[in-house]
Amino acid sequence: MAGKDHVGGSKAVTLTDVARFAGVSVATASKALNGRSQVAAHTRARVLQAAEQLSFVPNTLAQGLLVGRTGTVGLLTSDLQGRFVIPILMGAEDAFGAGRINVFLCDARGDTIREQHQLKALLSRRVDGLIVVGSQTDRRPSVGHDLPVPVVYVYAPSDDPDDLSLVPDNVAAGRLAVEHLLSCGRRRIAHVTGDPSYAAAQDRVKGALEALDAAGLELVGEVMYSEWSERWGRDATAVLLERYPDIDAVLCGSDQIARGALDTARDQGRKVPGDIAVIGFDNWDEMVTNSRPELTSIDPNLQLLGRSAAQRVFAALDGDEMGNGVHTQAPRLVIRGSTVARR
Amino acid sequence: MAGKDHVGGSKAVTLTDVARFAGVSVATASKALNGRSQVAAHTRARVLQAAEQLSFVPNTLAQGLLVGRTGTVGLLTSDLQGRFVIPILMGAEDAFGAGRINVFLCDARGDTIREQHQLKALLSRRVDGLIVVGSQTDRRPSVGHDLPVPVVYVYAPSDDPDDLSLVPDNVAAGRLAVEHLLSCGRRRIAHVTGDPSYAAAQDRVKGALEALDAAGLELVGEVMYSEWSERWGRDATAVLLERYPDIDAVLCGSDQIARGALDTARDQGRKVPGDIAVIGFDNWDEMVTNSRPELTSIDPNLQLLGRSAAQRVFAALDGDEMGNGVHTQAPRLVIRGSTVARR
DNA sequence: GAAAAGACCGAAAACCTTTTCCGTTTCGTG
DNA sequence: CACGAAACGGAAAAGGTTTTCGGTCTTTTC
Repeated sequence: MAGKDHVGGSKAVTLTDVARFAGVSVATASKALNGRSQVAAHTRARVLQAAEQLSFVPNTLAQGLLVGRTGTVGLLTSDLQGRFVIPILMGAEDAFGAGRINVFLCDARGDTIREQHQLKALLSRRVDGLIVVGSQTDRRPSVGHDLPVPVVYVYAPSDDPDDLSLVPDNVAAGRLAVEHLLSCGRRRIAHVTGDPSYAAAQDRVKGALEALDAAGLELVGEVMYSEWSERWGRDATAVLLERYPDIDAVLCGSDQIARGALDTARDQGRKVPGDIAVIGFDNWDEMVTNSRPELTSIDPNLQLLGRSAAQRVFAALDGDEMGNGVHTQAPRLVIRGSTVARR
Repeated sequence: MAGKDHVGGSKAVTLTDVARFAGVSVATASKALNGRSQVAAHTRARVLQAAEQLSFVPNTLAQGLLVGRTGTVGLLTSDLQGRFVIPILMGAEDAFGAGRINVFLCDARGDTIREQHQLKALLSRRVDGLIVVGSQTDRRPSVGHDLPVPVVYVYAPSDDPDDLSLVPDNVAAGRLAVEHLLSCGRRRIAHVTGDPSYAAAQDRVKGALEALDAAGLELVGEVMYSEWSERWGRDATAVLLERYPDIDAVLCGSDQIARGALDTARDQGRKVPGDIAVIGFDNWDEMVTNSRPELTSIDPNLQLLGRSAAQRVFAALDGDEMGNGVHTQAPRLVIRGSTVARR
């Protein structure tokens, strides 16, 4: 009753079928469909109509085999939750207009052997390039140079300076955050952040200190390092408010930490943004829009990162020099209620 | 200096190269590498070594062209944040062991024309099957029956009963949640949930009422519908606590709503789980582990869903009847501190 | 020692598309 | 009317792999 077309027979329709149906050779059919010039207008029309009628879809495999380009890239990730990788993927998809390239998404689950497997599988599928996405902004081992396709590292840079890496500019992000706080009139700013072994933490601190320095100010107290959790955000803010009751802003190393800070401020009856401003990093949608008040944050522009990664890959295929080193992507400030009172 | 291999020359090594290197024909080389029986042991060894030495990677495109199977599936989604699609993708990847199949992830951004484009692109790449992932559990328009490959709908069922859909069993989830609350000794349970137009909301209500009924109990007050946000969770719980101060559990329609409930309980000095138990749905990692206390939740087992989707696709290719209708996946209870005091 | 059987290897077709090159037709021009 | 050119359509090769079938060589059996 519910017999499907793909079972038993009804093979996919090929160019030969179209050609026969239109009464021309496959060569002509191909030329007509690809807009080559050596075919008369009425012949082209006939072929197009035949293709339409048979709902012909060209076999990209055969094309790729012949042309040596598949129009695919492999996205190799270890970002288990997909928080970073999804915007990067969307950016890559969009790099050349909708549907022009397709992306194989592979999750290595942080396992090196698994990563090797996936890598091999992607190469056997003749992807045109590789985008490697790490889950932290720390350097990660290179997947190797002797690969037959261009490789771009995104979010987490490669540990090999000969590789090309595109990462968010966390120093600029730190600077941008502090400049915003200053422009809101804040002067007594403390900084709570995550794991000090993360490059992201250090870079943001660096940028923040630069901006403070430029304004002739200093951070209130020491930078408070620990882990990237709301719990730490809560605990650290509690300590902070006790030790320095007069602070007027908390710069938080992530949106999660910022949410914790908001919770503690609320628990202790401090008004946000009236008494204290709070700002986070990542602009992670679920975090920033669900807090009380909504959270001002620094967006790392991941989608742009994905887009330029894909563009670099195909530029390299077209003969451009791949380039190397670590390139940074400027961040973007998104202002919400945690730093500026709602209109 | 940093010249890359993929620029200029050094073509990918082919089976012909391996064969020549090993001093055999391509036919023999192919048989040797694929473990066919018609080749002598020492010949096979020689071929294998040659392949190793030249670091030969078979061209899957050529294989697919010939065999008519590519070992790829297309994952067509509109889940912008990737919250559901990532576990489903991981399940699909794992369905046949690591690296056996690869997944094209396509984000249609909720745009129908874009979806059509992506669909066509995937078909032209000769994917072996299609997995369509919706962002809500409501029925979604079918992508059509006249496709040359099997299609499975996951998370959001197709609106066409002839299609096969795999979805989380939200009725069972509702039941499971209430049964857990009852087993914790709760008797006065209220229910705050999201948008009433969502099937997920209705199904969970249904299951919850069934379980209460079986225990001879009733819900405290009416089901409170509105939106899937923390804000609503907070507001609704405030109303609830004022109107029915004696409730001992809040069943929340999502983890986000549950977080809101926890916040309000805390604001009003109610102890969780001492005075009030709170339970959510989805088992969304960031939500459940960052709340105070950590949140008990119902996990929809999305990874299993993705796995069986992929298995169904390939079973259909092997001639099995595809089946149709909506099949459900049993949920799993994950107990945390919001219903049971920490040991 | 010869014939039959078995083990092993290789040539070639097939998959589907693109592109080059060549043959044919048509048209314009002298 | 004839010639050259331009326009158009088709045959064939190429891309890398798998599989079938036939051929060669070794082994076994009487």
